Amino acid sequence: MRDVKKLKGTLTIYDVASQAGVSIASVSRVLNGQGSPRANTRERVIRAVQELGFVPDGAARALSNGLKEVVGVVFRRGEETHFEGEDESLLFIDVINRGIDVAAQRRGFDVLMSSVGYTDEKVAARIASIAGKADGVILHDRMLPSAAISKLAETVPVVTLAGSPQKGAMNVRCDNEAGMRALVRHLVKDHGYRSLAYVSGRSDSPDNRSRQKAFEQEAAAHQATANTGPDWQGNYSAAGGAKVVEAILDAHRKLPRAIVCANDQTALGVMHALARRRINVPGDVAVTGFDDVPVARHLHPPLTTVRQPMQEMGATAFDVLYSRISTGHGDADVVLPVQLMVRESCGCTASGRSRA
Amino acid sequence: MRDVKKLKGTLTIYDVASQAGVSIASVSRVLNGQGSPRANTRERVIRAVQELGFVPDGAARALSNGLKEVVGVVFRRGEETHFEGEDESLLFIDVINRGIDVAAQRRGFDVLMSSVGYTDEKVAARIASIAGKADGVILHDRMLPSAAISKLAETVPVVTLAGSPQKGAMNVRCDNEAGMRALVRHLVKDHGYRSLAYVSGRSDSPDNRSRQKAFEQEAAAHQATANTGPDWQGNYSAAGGAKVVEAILDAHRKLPRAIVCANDQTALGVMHALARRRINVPGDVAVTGFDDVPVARHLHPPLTTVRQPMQEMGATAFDVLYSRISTGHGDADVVLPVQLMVRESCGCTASGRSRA
DNA sequence: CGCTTACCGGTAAGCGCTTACCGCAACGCC
DNA sequence: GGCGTTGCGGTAAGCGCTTACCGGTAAGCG
Repeated sequence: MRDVKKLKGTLTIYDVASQAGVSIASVSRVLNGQGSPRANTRERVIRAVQELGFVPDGAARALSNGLKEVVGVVFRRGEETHFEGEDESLLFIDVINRGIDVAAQRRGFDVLMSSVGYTDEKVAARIASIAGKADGVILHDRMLPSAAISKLAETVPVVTLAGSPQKGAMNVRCDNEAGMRALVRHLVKDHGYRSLAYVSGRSDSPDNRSRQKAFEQEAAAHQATANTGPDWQGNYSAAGGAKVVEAILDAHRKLPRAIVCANDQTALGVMHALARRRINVPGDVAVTGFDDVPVARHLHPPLTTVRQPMQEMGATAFDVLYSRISTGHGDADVVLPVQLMVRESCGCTASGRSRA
Repeated sequence: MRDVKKLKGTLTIYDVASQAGVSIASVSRVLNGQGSPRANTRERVIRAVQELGFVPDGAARALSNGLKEVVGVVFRRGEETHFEGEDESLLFIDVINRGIDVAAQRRGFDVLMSSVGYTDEKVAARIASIAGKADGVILHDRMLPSAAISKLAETVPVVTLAGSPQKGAMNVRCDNEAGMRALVRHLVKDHGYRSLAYVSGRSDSPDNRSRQKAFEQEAAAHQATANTGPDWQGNYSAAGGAKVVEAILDAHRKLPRAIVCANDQTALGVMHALARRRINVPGDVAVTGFDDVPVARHLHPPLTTVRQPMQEMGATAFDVLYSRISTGHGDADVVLPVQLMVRESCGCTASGRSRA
C-alpha cells in the first residue's frame, strides 16, 4: 500500500479563498456556520465553492478537529457456507449493520465497514487499521479475545455486540437468558416435551454460552432431559446444524423430541437435514431457533424462535458509542429485551397455539 | 455536528518515540517498513507500540500521505417497501457492495458505506461528505444527475455503476442489450410468444432505458407485439411490479403472453400479484426478470432471468477506481457480459427446455 | 466631532503524521 | 592514523483544515 500516492492537483481552501477574495478563515467559517460572516462574504464564498466544486478534505478536518465523524464496524463474513437460503438472505449481522447505519446518519457520521473471514489471521491488524480511521469501533461477536478488546479500548472507544462487557469497552446485547427460558418453558410446559437438545453455536461466543446455560437450567427446573455436549456442537451456520443431525442419525441414535438451536441459521440446517431424512417437523421432532432473522417466518414450517431486536441493537450500539465519543462516557452494558415468537416448528399450529 | 469534540488524551507517535527512546522518524519508519532501521531500534519501537497499544491516526497519515485508503460507496436504500422476500434478501446492491468490499481489502482499502433514502433531498451533500472522507467514490445507479457527476468527477475519482459513462467519471455496467435480446429471442422464438410487455424500472435509470430499448427492438425484429408505456411503468420494486399488474387486471384488460420485467424484484411483485389473482405462471402468463438475485431461483416457479455478475461488477468498480487513484487513469467504461438464465417462469421445465 | 464598543475578518499556530535533508558515528582503506 | 564512505537516525517542514487572537473599521455615544 506504500506504493500509491494521490497525484491530484488538489483543490484547497486557499484556492477557494483567493477565488472569493477573502481569507481562508472566512471560507472555513462559512463552510461550518461558525461566527457571523457578512452576507456579502458568505455569498462570495458560496459562489466560489460552487464554481470550483470544492469539497473539503475530511482528513485535514479530522486532524484539526480531533473528530473524524466515522465509526468503524468489524464483523465476520462466512465464506465457508453455501447453504440454501443462508448465503442469500439478510442475516443477523446485516440487519444490525443497517441499524448502525441509520443511527450514524442521524449524527452525521459515516460507517466504515470491514468484514474479515472466519479464517483470517490478521484480524487484530485489520481492526487496528479501522480504529485508526474512525472515532470509535463497533465489534460484532467473537472478533477478538477479551484481553485484546480491553487493550484496544484504552486507545479508542469500543462497543462490542452480543459479547459480554469487557473492562473499558461497552457492550450491547440481548436478554438471552430470558428468551431461552421462555422458549424452553413453552416447549416443556405448553407442549409437554420431555427430551430436549441444544445445538450449540461457536463455543467461544458469549451469546452461545449464556443461551446454553439458560437452556440447561430451565430444562433442569422442569425435569426435562437436556442433551448438550460435543455431539451437539454446532457453529452458528446451517451447515453446522445439518452436520450435527446427520451424525446423530448416522449413528442410529435417537433424536430428542425437540431440538433447540443456538440461532436461526443452525435451525435452518437442522430442519433441512431432518427433511432430507423424511423426519417430520414438528410432528416427530420440534425445532426452534434464536434471532428471528427475516427468513425464519418463511421456512416450512415457520420457525418458532426468539426475536432479537436486531436493528435496534445496531442503533443502540452506535448511540452508546456516540455518547462515549462526545461526552466521554456511555453505558457499559446495555441489555435489550427479546420476544418469544411462537410459530409452527415447535408444534403450534397457524391458528392459535396447540399441543403437537 | 459541530458540538462534538474528541477529548481523548490521545496517544501520539511522540509518546511512542520517547517510550522507545528514539525519534518520531524512527517510529514512523518502523511502522511503515521504510528505510532500514537497526534491529535494536526496530525492537524497541515495536515493544513500545505494543506496550502503549498505539494505533496511528488515520487522518494524520492521510493528510501527510495524500492517501486515505478509503473508498466511498453511496447507494439508495428503499425504505418504502415491505414486500415479502424483498426486504429480506440480499439484493442487487448488497451483492455488488460485497464485491467492492472484497476487492478493496485486497488493496488495503476500507469501504465507507452510505445509504440514502429514495426521498432524501440531501443526496448531493451526503455524497460530498463521503467524497471528502475518501480517495474515490463509487456511485450506484441513479444517485446524481449526470451534470453533477461530471462536476464531482473533477474533484475526486468517481465510478458509476450501471449508469452511462459521464464526462470525467468512469463507469462499470453490464451488457443490458445483449441480455435483453437473448431473453426476448428465447421468449419469441423458443416459446413462440407473440405478445410481450415490459414492466419498466425507474425511468431515470440508464439501465432501464437500455433494457427497454433492446426489448422493443428485439420484439420488433421478430414481429412480436411489445407493450410498453405508462401503463407498464414500474419502479424497480416488487410493489411497483405488483401495482402494474393489478391496475391492468382491474381495468379488465388482457395480459400479454409474457411479461418481461426490468429487474428481479419487479418480477417478484408481478408473480405475487398474478398468484393472488390465480393466474398461472408460466401457463397463462410467462414472467421474466433481470439481475438474477439470489432468491430468483427459489421463487415458484424459479425465475427465468438474465444474470449480471454482480459481485464481479463491484470488484471491477473498485479495481477501476483504484487504478485511477494510483496511476491517474482507468478505463472510462467497462462492460461486463451477462448470461441468460433459463429456469421455469418462462415456460421451460426443470428438465430441459420445452414449449409452454 | 472624537472616543468607546462591537464586530468582522485576517494571520498564524497547531492537529499527528511522513519524509527530505543533513549530521554524525563507525568502518575500511591507503 | 587520517580521511573517505556508508548508512542510521534526528530535525524540521509541510499536508489542509479550524480557530484563538488581534487589528481595523464602522457604528454609537457624549
